[in-house]
Parts: sequence; C-alpha cells; structure tokens
Amino acid sequence: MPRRPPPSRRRAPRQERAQATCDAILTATARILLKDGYEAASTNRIAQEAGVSVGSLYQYFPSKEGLVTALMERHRAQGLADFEAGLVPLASQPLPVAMRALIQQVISVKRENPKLNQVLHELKPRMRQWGLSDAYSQRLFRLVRAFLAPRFEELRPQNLDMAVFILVNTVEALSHSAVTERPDYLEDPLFVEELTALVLGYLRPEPATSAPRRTARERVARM
Amino acid sequence: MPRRPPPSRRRAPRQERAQATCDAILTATARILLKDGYEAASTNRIAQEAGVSVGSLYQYFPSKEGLVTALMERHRAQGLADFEAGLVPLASQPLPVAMRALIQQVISVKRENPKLNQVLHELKPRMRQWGLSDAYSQRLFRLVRAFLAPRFEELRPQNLDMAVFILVNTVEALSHSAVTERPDYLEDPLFVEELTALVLGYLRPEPATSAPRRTARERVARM
DNA sequence: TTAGAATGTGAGTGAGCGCTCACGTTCTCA
DNA sequence: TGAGAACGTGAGCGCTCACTCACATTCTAA
Repeated sequence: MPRRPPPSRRRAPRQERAQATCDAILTATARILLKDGYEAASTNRIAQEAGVSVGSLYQYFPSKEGLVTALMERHRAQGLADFEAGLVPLASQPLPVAMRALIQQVISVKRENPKLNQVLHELKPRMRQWGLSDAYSQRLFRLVRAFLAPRFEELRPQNLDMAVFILVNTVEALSHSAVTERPDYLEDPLFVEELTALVLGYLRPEPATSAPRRTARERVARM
Repeated sequence: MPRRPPPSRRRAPRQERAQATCDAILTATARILLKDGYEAASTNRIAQEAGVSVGSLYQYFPSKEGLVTALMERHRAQGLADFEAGLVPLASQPLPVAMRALIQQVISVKRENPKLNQVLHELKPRMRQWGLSDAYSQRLFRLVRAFLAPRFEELRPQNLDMAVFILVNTVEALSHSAVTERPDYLEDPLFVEELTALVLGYLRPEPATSAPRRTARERVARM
C-alpha cells in the first residue's frame, strides 16, 4: 500500500534513485536560495542545479510553492528536533542556567548558517499567504510552555501563554535581527548575557522591597 | 531652478495635477499591497487602481522598485516623525512612565493599520536587496540612544549601543508578532504591561536588597 | 522474458511581467 | 495667442516564468 504523499508532494518516490532525485532537488533549492536569494530560484534553475530536468521536479512537487514548503518543513523539523534535544536535559536545571543555555543554542544555530536561516525566515510571510500550517511554531510554543509551567508559580508573569509568546518571539527576533543588522553580536558573549538578563529580568518577581505585593501590583496596573 | 528629484523619483512633478497623480499612484500602491499583497501589485494594476496610465507611473518613478521605495520612505518618515513627537515630551518623565507610554504608542500605531504595517514590514528584506538606505532605522536608533544616555549611569546594562539595539528590536518585533499571530494582544492592556515589564526588567539594576549582592545572585540562580 | 509501472527528459506553451515610445492633451508665459 | 514645456496615454515589446506533455529509459515482478 502506497504511503500517502504529504500535501507538498505530488508522487511519493518508490525507488532509491527517485528518493535521491527528491533530495537533490531540495538541496539544490537550498543552495540557490542561500547563494542568490528567492528571486533567482526559478524552477528551471533549480532543476539544472540539481542535475535533473524540470519534468522530474514536477513529478515530486506539485508546484514551486510546494517545493519551497517542503524545504521549509524539512528545515523546521530539524530545527525543532535540535531544540527539543537541547531542552530535555535542561528541564531539571535552575532557570537562569537553562535559559542561558537555550539562548546560547539558538544563537549558535543562527551563527552556523546565518544566510539560510535568514532567507527561510524572510520566506515565512510568503508561506503564510500560501496557507502554510503553523504546526512547528505551535509545537515550539508548547515545548517552551511545558518547560516553564512547573516553575510558573514562583515567577512574576500571571499569564503563561502571553509569557511564552513574549519569550519565544523575543529570543527569535533578537537573534534574527543580530544576523541581519549586527552579525558581530553573534560572536559577542555579552550578547548572550544581555539576552539572558532580558529574559530573566522579565520572569523574575519584582523586588518586594518596602511595599506589600498587592500594592505593588496595583501600582503596576495604574502606571 | 528645478529641485533635484530624490533617487526614487524620475521627474519631479511641477504642476498641481502632476503632484496629484504622484499621490494617487502612491496611495493606490498602498491600497493594493494592503488588499492583495505584493505579488498582486503589478505596475499595470497599480496604474489602473490609481486611475492613470502606466506611462504616467513611469514619468515619476524610475521602476517598480523605486515606487515601492518611495512609498516606504513616505511611511517611515511619517512613523519616525510621530515617534519623535511622542518622545520629546517624555524626556523629563521617570523611566517607567516614559517606557510605558512609548510602548503604548508603538502598539497603537500597529493597531491603527495592522495590515499595511505588516506588508511594509515584510517588504523590508526585499528592499535591503535593492540597497535601501537604512537611514530611518539609524535615526530611530539615535533617538532612543539620546533618550537613554542621560540615565544610563543608573541602569544595569554596560553597553549602551547593545542595549538600544535590544530595546528597539524587542519592542518592534513583539508588536509585529502580535499583529500577525495574536491580534487580540494588541487590544489587551496586559500586553503593554508585560512589554513594559520586559523592558524595565532588563534596564533595572539587579536588586541588591537585604543580602549582599553575591547571595542575591545565588538566590536567582536557584529559582 | 517481458509487460507495465516507475522514473526521467526538455522543447515548448501561454500567461504575465516591467517597461517603452510615439503620440495626444493641457498648461505656462513671453 | 502661440510655441514649447509639462503632463498623460495605452498598445505592445521583449522577456521570464511556472508548468505540461509526448516520449525515452530503467526497474520490478510474474
């Protein structure tokens, strides 16, 4: 019984050489995106770079959109797996240690392959227009949520979902901004420290110095 | 003596109707971007929407890139002016008050016209490819830097440039993420509070409460 | 051995794009 | 008032693109 092809595929490859063709097409796409950007990635050019004919490309991918979507899915699946693998052993660590390690990891990934990360990141809005399922974002969100939930009682934010939203997007956005605007920051240990301070300063309960906590909350609400 | 046309223009309009044509073209471009996205914004379509002919479009704009650039410049000049206008009276306010007001302002702007802001934001990478000068980002950066500099002694971060980079990108990115992923947050007063807490928690010196500083750090390390 | 399924080919199609140019129309000013 | 500058027009050019299809080659399994 044939496996159902995912929506980004046309036919599933059944022989080895077909699988090789698929892979060649995907990696060629990545290579061109990386080298010359999305505008340069025409289907003919991709086929040429992969060493196959356009026809073969359309055997396995229903459209250019489908091809780019498939590439994106592959990349995000890998990224998410890496993130999860890094997260698991940190579950028992103190929050500051865990956070610093996670931030360091995100930045390392960006630093390893800044150009491809940038291109794929900038492709996201286009894919939203094509109706890309946001399953990976949601899974990432849930991972961080599960990580934070057990310690949430001791932390300042009251709304867990919003806190996770803020944390995930902050780290993601700042490391991406660094890639495009300040690549030197990716090498600077201080940048990791500052991101960590940002995140921890957000989560840490406000110093309940002189005033009782309830009053402190009211003050916040009125400011 | 004729005014020099900016690099995004071909000829400067000299009569009133020409100026009207220019404006019509720019607003038509914005309308189409807003309604159907960049892919739908062909020059013929823009001209049609503006009620002029393609020829007229190319009288005033040297290329499609130039047209989009001009629109972007108009939008960013307005945004920057608004931001600066909001910033000036806050110079003398306490930091928490000023920060909350600024964040509220950024979010309000996004909320007013979320779709256009989103489209233009997503156009930025493309324009970087076209060699867009980043003068507005730099000006924004310098504004915030000048705002923060006088109080910097009392704050935790040691590197002013990096702090400004982090603050500007955090607020910008989070309000943009809210537009695309959680529009409900734009209406939620708690979101402004949390962004403010994020920013202030980052800037605030670490609490040196009752215990000596080293112990306080250890407590934090254990939470 | 061989039928037919799976895989691979690439010249060609039609649609849409950015942009031009030869030509009208309207305005300005001496 | 009329000459020339400024403004406006839109059919259509040249080109690139995503994608197809008639056909060739290779593999599988009975």
